[in-house]
Amino acid sequence: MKRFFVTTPIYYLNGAPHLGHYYSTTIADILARYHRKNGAGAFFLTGTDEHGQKVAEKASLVGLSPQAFTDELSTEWKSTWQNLDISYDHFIRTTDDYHTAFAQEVIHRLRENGAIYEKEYDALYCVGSESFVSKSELREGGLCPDHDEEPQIVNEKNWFFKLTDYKDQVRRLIETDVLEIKPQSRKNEVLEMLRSPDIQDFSVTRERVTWGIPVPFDENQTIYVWIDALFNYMSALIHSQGIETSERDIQDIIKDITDIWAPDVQILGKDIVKFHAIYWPAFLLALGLNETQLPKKLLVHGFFVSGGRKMSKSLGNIVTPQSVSAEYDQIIGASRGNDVLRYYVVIEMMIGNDGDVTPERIQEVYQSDLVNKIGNTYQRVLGMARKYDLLTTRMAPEKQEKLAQAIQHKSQAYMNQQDLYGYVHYCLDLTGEIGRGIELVKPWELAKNGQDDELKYHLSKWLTALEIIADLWEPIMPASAIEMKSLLAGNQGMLFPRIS
RNA sequence: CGCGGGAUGGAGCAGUUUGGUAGCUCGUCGGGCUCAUAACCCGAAGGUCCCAGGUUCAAGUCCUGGUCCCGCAACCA
Repeated sequence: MKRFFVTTPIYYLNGAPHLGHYYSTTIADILARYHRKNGAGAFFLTGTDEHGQKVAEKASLVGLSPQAFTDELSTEWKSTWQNLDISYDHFIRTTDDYHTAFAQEVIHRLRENGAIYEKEYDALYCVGSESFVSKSELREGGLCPDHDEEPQIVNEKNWFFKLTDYKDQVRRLIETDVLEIKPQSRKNEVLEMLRSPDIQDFSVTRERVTWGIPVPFDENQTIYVWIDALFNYMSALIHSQGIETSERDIQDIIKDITDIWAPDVQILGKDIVKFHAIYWPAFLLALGLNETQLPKKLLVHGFFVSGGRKMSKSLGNIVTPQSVSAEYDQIIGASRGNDVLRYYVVIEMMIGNDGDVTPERIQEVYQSDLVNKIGNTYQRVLGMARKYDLLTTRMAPEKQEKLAQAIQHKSQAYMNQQDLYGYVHYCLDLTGEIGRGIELVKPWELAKNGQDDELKYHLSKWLTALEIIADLWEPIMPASAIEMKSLLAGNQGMLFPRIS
């Protein structure tokens, strides 16, 4: 059976992780955890994108070599994810030796397959920003949008990728959902792009970018960062599985990784749709993969704003995952604060739309959902179980099994669509059903009237249900799911304490 | 006509792909309960689904035109 392969973008190393990165990574983490528990296993890949002129500039600003700079930052990223209990299976750095070697092999093979060609062209180059600008970006008077100076025309010879040879095929794959793009609006957007004349052959090597992977057959050039970046999804997998690639046909290599390749779901933000939906499949086809070996689904999400405004340092409305997590660690009194944020981002942001995040909203959701609904329901049932000495009672195994299957069947339908919002609401509904059941049954009256058998019957049902629900919560709130089970096993404690 | 996102009861949001009684959370009001974290349950009020046309037996949902907000300036997913 093939393992579920989920990826996040690799994050560009020009700063510390923020909420947006956290969101992508957490969605991937939830999917991975779910499939490890309920499916044929998972392979969860994340990492850092370390090449490019911007990184080199930033490094020199702080007086470090690019390598030393990225060593430091990528370590920080890695430890951030580890502290937030992100269960990645592999963390790739694009400066890793195996990756640079693979990227070189990729461009070499693209050349052998006739997918790239040399071309001389005139480009506009702004000295002030040390970057190329396109004509459409120019301000009135032909000035660089950032520097108010006139860009110079430079002549460069680069290697160009024959995107025009593949765009029709890619469009058909997207139209027929062989390559699925979610949500629908993003799919439409990509199809629109593919019809536009702007989608042309483009340069995949650079002369002026020195902090990059050298083109093996052209010593003046480095590989365009997007070839470098996108192929992380493949190089990381190949490396992690210990597969040898040199002197081997691409189909032959694929054979060795079919238990994981191709990606089932690739998480990405709306700003990098074009690269993942158009360039990436085109590159893979050019490399010699067939249509069934392409990524299955791109899940495109929106951005977070805070209080309706874009988060910015000057507005002082930045919400960082580390601070929220630490704040709720204090409140809960265990290292489960991160679960609160995990829950929040899932419930707040429909995948695809922008989401709003403020400390007030997080607190509101914590109080109403986690404290009043979930925490309180566990407390109610456990309180009665203790009082009536029925803590260890459960439904008969075969009945338990039946109930679990019915619940898993429904929850699975949501998860297979990556509908985390629907999944969480289903979990909440189940919890609410128990609450309403208690009102209906009135166990306290049963106890008063000495109807012990009936009391035991209902409590066994609720306790069993809570155990099954704890399993459902595990991908969303891993640490809290463990606490739920510990409480059900008879340990004392409070799941989600109220904020006083 | 640069590109994209949005407009649904007081607030925040689902629902629009595949048209068919307008739904959720919070808030408000009334009632109930006591197993529980002043939690929980029941009920009620509150909506021209931005506007104007159109298609249809039927439109929040499809079509046409318009209005108003918000991103595209790197702390960018």
